[in-house]
Amino acid sequence: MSDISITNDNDDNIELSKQYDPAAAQLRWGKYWEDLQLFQVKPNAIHASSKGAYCVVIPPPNVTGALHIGHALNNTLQDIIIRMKRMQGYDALWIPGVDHAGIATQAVVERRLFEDEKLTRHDIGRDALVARIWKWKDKYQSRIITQLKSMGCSCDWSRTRFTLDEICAKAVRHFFFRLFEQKLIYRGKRLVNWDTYLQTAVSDDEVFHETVVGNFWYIEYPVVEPKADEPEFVLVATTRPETMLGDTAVAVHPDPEAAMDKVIVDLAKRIETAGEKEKPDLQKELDEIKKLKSSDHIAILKKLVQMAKAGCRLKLPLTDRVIPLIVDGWAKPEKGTGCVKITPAHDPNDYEVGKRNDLPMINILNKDGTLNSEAGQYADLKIKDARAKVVSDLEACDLLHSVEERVIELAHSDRSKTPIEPFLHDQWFVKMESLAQSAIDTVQNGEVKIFPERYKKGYIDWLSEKRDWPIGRQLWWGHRIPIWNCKDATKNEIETAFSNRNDILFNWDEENETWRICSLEEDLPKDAIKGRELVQEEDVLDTWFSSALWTHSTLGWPDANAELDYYYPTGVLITNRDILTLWVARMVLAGKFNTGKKPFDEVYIHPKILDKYGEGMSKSKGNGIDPVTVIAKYGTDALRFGLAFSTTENQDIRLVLDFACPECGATVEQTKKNRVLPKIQCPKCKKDFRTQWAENEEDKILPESMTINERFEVARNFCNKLWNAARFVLLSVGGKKINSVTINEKLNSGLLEDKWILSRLSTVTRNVTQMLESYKYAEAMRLLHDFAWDEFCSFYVEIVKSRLSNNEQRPVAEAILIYVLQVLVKLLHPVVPFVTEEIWQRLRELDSELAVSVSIAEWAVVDESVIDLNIEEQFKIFQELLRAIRDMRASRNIPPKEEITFSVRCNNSVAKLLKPMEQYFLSMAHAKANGWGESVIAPNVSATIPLVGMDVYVDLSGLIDVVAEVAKLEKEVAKIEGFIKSKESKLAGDFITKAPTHVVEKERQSLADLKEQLQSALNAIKKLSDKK
RNA sequence: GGGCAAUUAGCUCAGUUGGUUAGAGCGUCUGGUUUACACCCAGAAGGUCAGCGGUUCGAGCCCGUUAUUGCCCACCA
Repeated sequence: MSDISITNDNDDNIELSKQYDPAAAQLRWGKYWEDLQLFQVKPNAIHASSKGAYCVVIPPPNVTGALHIGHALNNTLQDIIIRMKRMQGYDALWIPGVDHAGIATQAVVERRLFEDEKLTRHDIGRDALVARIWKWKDKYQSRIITQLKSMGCSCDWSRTRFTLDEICAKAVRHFFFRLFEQKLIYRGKRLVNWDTYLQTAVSDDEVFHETVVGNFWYIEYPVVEPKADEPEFVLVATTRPETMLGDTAVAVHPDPEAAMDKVIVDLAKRIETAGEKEKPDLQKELDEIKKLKSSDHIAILKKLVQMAKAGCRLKLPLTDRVIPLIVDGWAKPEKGTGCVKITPAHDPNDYEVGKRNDLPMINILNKDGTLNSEAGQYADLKIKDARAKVVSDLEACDLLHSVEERVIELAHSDRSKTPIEPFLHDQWFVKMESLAQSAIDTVQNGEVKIFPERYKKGYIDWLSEKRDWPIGRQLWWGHRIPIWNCKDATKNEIETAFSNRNDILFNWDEENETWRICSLEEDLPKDAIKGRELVQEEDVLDTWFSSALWTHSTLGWPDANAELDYYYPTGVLITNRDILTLWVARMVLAGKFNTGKKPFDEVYIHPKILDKYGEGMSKSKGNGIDPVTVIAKYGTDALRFGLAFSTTENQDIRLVLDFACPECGATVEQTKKNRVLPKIQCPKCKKDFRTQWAENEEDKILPESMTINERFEVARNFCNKLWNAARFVLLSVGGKKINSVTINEKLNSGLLEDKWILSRLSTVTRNVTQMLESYKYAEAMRLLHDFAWDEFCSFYVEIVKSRLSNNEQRPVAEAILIYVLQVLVKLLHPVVPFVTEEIWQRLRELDSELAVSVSIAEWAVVDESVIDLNIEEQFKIFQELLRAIRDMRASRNIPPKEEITFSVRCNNSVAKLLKPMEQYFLSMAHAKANGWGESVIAPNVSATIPLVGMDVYVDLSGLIDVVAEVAKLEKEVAKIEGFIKSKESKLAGDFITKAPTHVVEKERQSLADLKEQLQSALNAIKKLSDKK
């Protein structure tokens, strides 16, 4: 603790550096908080005196890598709330943790494995791969926690959770078991994006589309029976001819004419309401369909419908297979040839068609992307080669009708950059009907509130689709599905083994002819059924399946415990908008399902951070940013304040970032080109520096670039301003002991400026609290920034300087300075924790009764009795007057050191108000007052400033340029006359009868004031003109 | 294709329920080392609130429309 005491210089002078040093403060106070365990909630500690519980769970960052600036935003916003709640007296608990992020983490480790050792996961096997991922996880978890600490996050680190740890695993098994028990889990097929290179399924967001020029092949399928006269072929079109090897039918719409008419009507309707821009395209589309309809197209399709109903069968070219022609609504008469080939195993729509029509499903692909034995002579060929061979073979047997060139969007895997192959895979699903409905209701009835409210719609729309949730993933990294299969056991054997156990459920899966056994135990032994073998499911659960439980699994669910009762439901969930559905919605339904209670009271969706071009940040664009580089340049407090200051209701945060050369400090503009480079040469000093992308050793030893950004600079300057205001106060007080009792005694001076600052402080306290409680961060920051800078520093501190030199006035001034500083520091602490703690500890030197840390100090309480809007208005007169005099000095080029004399014509109550403040005009504007009141008249040679309700005369004998002065006044007259004219015309119209009285009154008063000002200006001109 | 936003000073952004003459920071210009702070102080210039139309006594704000930009979701024989 010795390192936190203030070094005493020779006398009373406390040594305080002129610039706030963020690095030192971060180190010192981060450790101090941790040593005192200020953010650690003791097990089962429920304070009788507290306001109750307030809990926040962190959106667990993925262990794929280090945190980026988006995390900095997300966590700053959470920390602000939790720190405020803690100070307000809640038992505030912020639970940290990380997410195992199934596919992303496995992919990153697999890629590293291949790059470093040229090994694939199949070379090392499941256990070895999982062991490696755990190592990776350990490394990044500790890195992430370190980063969170460096951002000042006040989490209870002793409760750090991981979505794959034993506590979460238990919750996952219980959730699954309960779903299984209620028959909400079933098995179905789902199309997966198969990466044939990495041999894994990838999620939709890991797929990118690339426009490539492909072909549209028209293929003839010969009719084999019944042998009708015509037609001899059914024509189908496809961009993927090789998939025909998996075809099990060709479909035609049951009523092509009606279907087409409907398309035409719909399209015509849309053209009516469409914007001018899209009309031509739609019209073109409509014309083409009409043209098609007027051809013999419909007649052919109708004929095919008849044939299909008559049991028509087709020969699948290049194979021995004979497939049916069927009728199904999926076939769209207006598309392609009007007939569609059905490949149930490789297309989700075709899969549905296949199920409806009881078609076989033939998978023609191996996992490595080659064709399997179902493809007959094409087996073992790669897709690309198979396609070429299929096309040429079709050509050879004269079944290729024609080929068109066509631009297609081809899906590629983001991981391997190879084309994605869609194929159907058996999958476990959760039935969403009732679960989704409960989550809809919870938000619909206001039980859970979403901020900003507009996101409610997206949430409800997504859930309303009630699409079943595919929960299996063909991965090794994750919670393994707690299902064991046994094909050969008899019902009797199963019952003997399990019917007396309430932690085991089982049922017979008719379709797959196997027993499905679900266990709450972590593992069922292979021989749990005597003489039979149990085989566990290979797949793991979707990552969201475990993150959906995060709010209650982290609190120990399913075990009943006091902490779960106390802290659940949690307070607010703060996250970004792209996981509102995937994560937030699922948390609501899982929370409701598991606990019967909502998981949180409120959801706050924060803005997205964009780059200088207004585009989202991503690894592939290279426009991401490591918060460490911001902290290095500006400090943590500036990072946090800058982010919070930018967090508005409906605007994303654009960060205009540039590099700062670490060698010479020059600004290097960040461009789309240079931001992806590992190193950059400074154009000024010609030395190289590294960026965050440096990978090889040679680059890594270069000095690292820093990040330049205006917002963070503004924030850093503000922290420094606060620091210096504190420095001024502390230096002024000079180590005298001042405790809260003496402060309270002195808060009743009766002076305008004292009443003003205390009134403003209370107003700001109230408003900031309200704003933060409704997640209006930018507004709260603006209030604090403006109060601290423009009111406390620019006015109160400046005013009080002259009082400090007077021994009689000094004690009250000091007491108020200390008091305002204390409150300001408390209000700012949630946002800028380090600088405020640094100041707080020095305030504690003066008052030992203060809390050991500002982070547990009592939140400022609004004292309504000192809020006096009248006082605030009166002080504005002082401010306006001071500004007018300063402006006058500047515009007349009066040297700063030259004292001027002024007098003010105003009503006597204003005079009474301002007279005691004469000394401040002297100290703040070097202007000496020489008379106040109604009887004041202008000196002979003076500049006049006509203000509302008063005139300021500045005696300028010897200084004034009469001609220029008259010109200035004439300009002023013209301006005032302009306003008068517009107001007079306003008051002459319907305005006076239709606008509310108080608005009209206000306008009338304003007009009267303007007329008075005009008269003053005219008088002044006259007086000066007489002097000429 | 569906939905949600945004467009305000050279730049980055505020702007509450429609109500005097639309605000701030940065940058620019003028002046300044004063009992904290040059990461500072005092002051100034700078705007057809994207375009068009409407409602209203009154529109940056409400309605319609066009343009541009971004984000989310869905789909593509």
